[in-house]
Amino acid sequence: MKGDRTRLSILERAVDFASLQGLEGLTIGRLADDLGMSKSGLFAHFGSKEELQLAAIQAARERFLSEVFRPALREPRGYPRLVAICRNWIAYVERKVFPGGCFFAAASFEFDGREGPVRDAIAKAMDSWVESLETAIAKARDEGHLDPAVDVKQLAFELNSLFFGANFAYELRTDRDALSRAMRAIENRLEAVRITS
Amino acid sequence: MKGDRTRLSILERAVDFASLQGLEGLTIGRLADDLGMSKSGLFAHFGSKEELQLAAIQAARERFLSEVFRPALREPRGYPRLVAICRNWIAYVERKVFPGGCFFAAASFEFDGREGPVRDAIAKAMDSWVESLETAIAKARDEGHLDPAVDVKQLAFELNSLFFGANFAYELRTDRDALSRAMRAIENRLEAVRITS
DNA sequence: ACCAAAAACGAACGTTCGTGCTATTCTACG
DNA sequence: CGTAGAATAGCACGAACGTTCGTTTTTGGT
Repeated sequence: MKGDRTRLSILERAVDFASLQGLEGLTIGRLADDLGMSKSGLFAHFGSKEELQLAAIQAARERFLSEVFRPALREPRGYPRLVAICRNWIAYVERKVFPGGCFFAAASFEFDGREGPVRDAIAKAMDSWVESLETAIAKARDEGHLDPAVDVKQLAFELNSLFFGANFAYELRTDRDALSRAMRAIENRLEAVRITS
Repeated sequence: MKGDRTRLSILERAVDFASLQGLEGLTIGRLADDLGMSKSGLFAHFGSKEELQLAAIQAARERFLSEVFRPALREPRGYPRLVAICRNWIAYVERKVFPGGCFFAAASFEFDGREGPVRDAIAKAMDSWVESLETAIAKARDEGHLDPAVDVKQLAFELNSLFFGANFAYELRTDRDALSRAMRAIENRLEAVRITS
C-alpha cells in the first residue's frame, strides 16, 4: 500500500520536528507543508493529533532501538555489551540521530507535569529503557564481570542521569566537551564495580 | 505602585504554569483566567508573550536562588556549603517548589533546539548555575576539603547530571526512591574526593 | 475632594490550531 | 484495461492564540 509508505515518511519527519519543537509544538499544518501535502490528507492517516503523537513516540522508539540498543547486541554478553550501550548512547547524541537532541529526554521533561495517554506512552517507553539498562547491568553482574554486590537500580539511575546531563550540556550549552566528560564519568563509574580476573 | 504588585503575582503564577505546561504552553488567556483578570490587562504588563516568558525566567531564577542557593550560604565555606547546595536541590524537588518539577530542567529541554532571546536567557541562567556549582567545588578544594587534583568542571557536570536524573525519575516515573538514590550517588561521588584530616 | 496618571477592561483583529465533511485523484488487482 | 477502494485534496468550522485599541475604573499625591 502507498498509504503505509506515506505514513512512515510522515512519522520520520514528525519525529524530527518533535525533537526540535516538542511533541506539543508539533503541528499538523506545518508538518503537512514541510512534506508538500495537505493538512487533511496528512490528518486522515491518524485521525487525531494525539494519535499522531503516539505514533511519533513509537517511531522514535524504533529509531532509538536501532541506533543505540540493537547494535550493542553484536557485542559479547556482559560488560562489553553494557559499555557498548553507553557508547552508542553518547554517539547517538553526537551523530544527531534526532536533530534536536534526544527525543525521549525532551519528551520526558515536556510531559512529566501532564496527564493522559501521551504522557503514559512516554513514561512506558522510559520505563522500558531503564529496565533494559538494568537488565544489561544485571547480566554483566551474573556473567561475573561486575561486583556481585552492585546495586543494579542505583547504577542504572546514575548512568541514565549522565546521559541526560550529556544531552543537556551538549544541546543547550553547546559544550563540546560534554560528551567526552559523560563518557569519562561512565567509564569511571563502571570500572569501580568491574571485576577483572 | 499597584502595578508592581500585580506584576509580581502574575509572574508567580506564570512560573508555576510554565513548570507544568512549558514556557511555550504558557498562554496569556489561561493565565489571565486563572488570575481572574482580563487578557489585555495582563498583556499590558509585558507588551509581548516573549517579554512575559523572559520575565518568568527571571522570576523562576529568583525563586530558585532563594530556595536552593542562598540558604546554603549560611553553611561554612567549603565542603559543608557544597553539600548543602546539593541537599537543597534535592529538597527543592521534593518540596515541589515548582509544581511541575524543576522549571529550569524543563525549560532547558524545551528550548535547546530553538533560537532567540528566550533560549538565550535560559542558556545564560543555566551557565550561571553550573558556574556557581563549579565555584562551590573550587572553594571546597581551596579550603583543603577536596583533593587538590579534583577536576572541577567534571565534578560539576556529574552533580548536575544527577540533579536532572533525579527530577526525571521523580516526576515522570514517579519513582519514590529517586531522590534518595540521587543523594546517595552525590555523597559517594563527593566522599571519593574528600579530604578528611 | 479633586484630578492626572496608571491600571484594567472589553471587544475585535488576523492567524493558526485541530477537526469534519465532500470531492477528486490515484493505485492496484481482477 | 476498468473499476472498486484507498489516498489525498479542498474547503469550512469553531476555538484559541497573540495583539491592538479605545474606554472605563482605580489609584495616589495634592
